[in-house]
Amino acid sequence: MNRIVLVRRGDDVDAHEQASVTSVPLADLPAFVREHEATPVRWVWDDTTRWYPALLAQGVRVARCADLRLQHAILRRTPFTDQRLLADASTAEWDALQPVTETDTALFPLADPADRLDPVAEHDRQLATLAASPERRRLELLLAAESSGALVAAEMTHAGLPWRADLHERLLTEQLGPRPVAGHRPAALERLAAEIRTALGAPALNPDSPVEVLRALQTAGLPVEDTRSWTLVQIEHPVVAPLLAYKKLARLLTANGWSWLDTWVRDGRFRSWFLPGGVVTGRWASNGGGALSVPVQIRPAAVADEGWRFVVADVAQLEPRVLAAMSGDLAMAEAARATDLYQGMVDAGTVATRAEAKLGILGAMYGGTRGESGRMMPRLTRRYPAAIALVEEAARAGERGEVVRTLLGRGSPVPGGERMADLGEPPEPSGSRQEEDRRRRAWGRFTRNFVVQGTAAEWALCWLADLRNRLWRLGEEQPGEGRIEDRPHLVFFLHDEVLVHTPEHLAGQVAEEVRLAAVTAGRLLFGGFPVDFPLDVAVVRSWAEAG
DNA sequence: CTGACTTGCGCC
DNA sequence: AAAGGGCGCAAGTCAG
Repeated sequence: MNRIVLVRRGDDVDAHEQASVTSVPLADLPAFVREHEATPVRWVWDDTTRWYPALLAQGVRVARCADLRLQHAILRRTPFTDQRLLADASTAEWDALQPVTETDTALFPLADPADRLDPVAEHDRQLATLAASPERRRLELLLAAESSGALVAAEMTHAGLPWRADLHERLLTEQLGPRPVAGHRPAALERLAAEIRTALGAPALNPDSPVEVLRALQTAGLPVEDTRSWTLVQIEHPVVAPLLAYKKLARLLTANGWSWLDTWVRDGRFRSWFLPGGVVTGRWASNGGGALSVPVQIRPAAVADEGWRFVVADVAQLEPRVLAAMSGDLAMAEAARATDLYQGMVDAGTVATRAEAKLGILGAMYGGTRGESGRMMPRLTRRYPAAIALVEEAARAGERGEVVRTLLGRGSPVPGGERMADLGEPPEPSGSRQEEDRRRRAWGRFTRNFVVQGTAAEWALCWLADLRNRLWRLGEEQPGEGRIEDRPHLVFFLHDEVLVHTPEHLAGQVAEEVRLAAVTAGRLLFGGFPVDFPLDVAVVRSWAEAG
């Protein structure tokens, strides 16, 4: 595979191809890339978010890339390489390089820290590191998948998720009342607020203030320590119903109300940024509009264009299936042969009910040992020894402070080495022994989950990467200028679910390709191991019609 | 006043 | 005795 390393030099781009260097004016880059795409090529660049949006804006799609930023992050942490081969004076700067999420696709940011980096040298270091790795094949697959994910992410942002602002607004008005003037509550919330104040005998209560609400609840004699919904549903009092209703609608207003529409929906598209590798486990993060938590409530507003459809596909119980496959647990794989893994466990006589099966498996993967899921463990251990041993060993390793890895070699962070969102990060032993133990066990739960969540993310990346290529080929006969958005294309990805926007007449074929891509992903990761990844696939006009 | 942290809830 | 993974986001809260 021919590789071309692109390096910015002011208004020009140096294209390094083997020993030769071609200088291309920035304005001519799209044509240059398009021309070279006629034969197989892998574009090597510092960071996809700095190059690809401008190419897409010019209607240029690339088949392959190597995203040095993302690859660097993986190689830095994997236990599969000799870190000395990657080390360089610039390592810290590569570590610190951030993706860009500017709306301006025409120009690179001024004073971009990426400009101080040498992509050719970093590329050489990465190749040398890979060449010396005893697990080269796995790592290469992971790097290729990660880079392909970067292309998908850029393409999804470019295309955007079709979004009907008019339907969204109607939905808001129906539930909240007309859009209020700034600083005022919508009518429905105002009504509920009055009910809450009456029920609690607190005429000045601000229902948006958890502190005030908690105090008022306690003053009314209710035994609560917080104001969470699941706390409230457990008590009986006239305030509960209006308060729960208030919370639900207030959430809709603040998270996905009119200002969300104003901010994130333009020209009939919801545009946010997807950040591959944004989560330590390898899952994607997102930026803007809460793209990874679009509530079911507003999904009716996601509607395919006229003459187009969504193909919505998700994998049933991805993580337990991945666990079965990566641990080589044949009994668990057998239960996964059924479309519903949990029902498969019931049918095999492992547990009595589907609910028990789910609780037990989730507990095994998350480290929940309280109550029911804990009581399930001995049975699961007997029945699925390999699978349970894998997560238990990952937990023990984490408790010992060791690094664990996914199937393809993404390494977990070193405990205390860096900030993480929620887990405490005690760099120094501090506090009591109990506190230390608590932290160690918390880290064990993290590493226990890391190996499964991370490997599931790898499966999903392979699925996406293969699907992306299948969709492109499928649209070859499609009229248009060869732009992504003229053909069936991915518009959304959420851990184990994809949305494809496709011309209606291709929807059936898209559904088939989505399934074939899942089969490919399973083979890539797990070879011939007999595990299924059944998909729920729906061809719909609106996202809300799926599932 | 700003900025950092907390609360609570949405998604998987 | 207690022990549930990963995120993003907005508004409230509170210290400086």
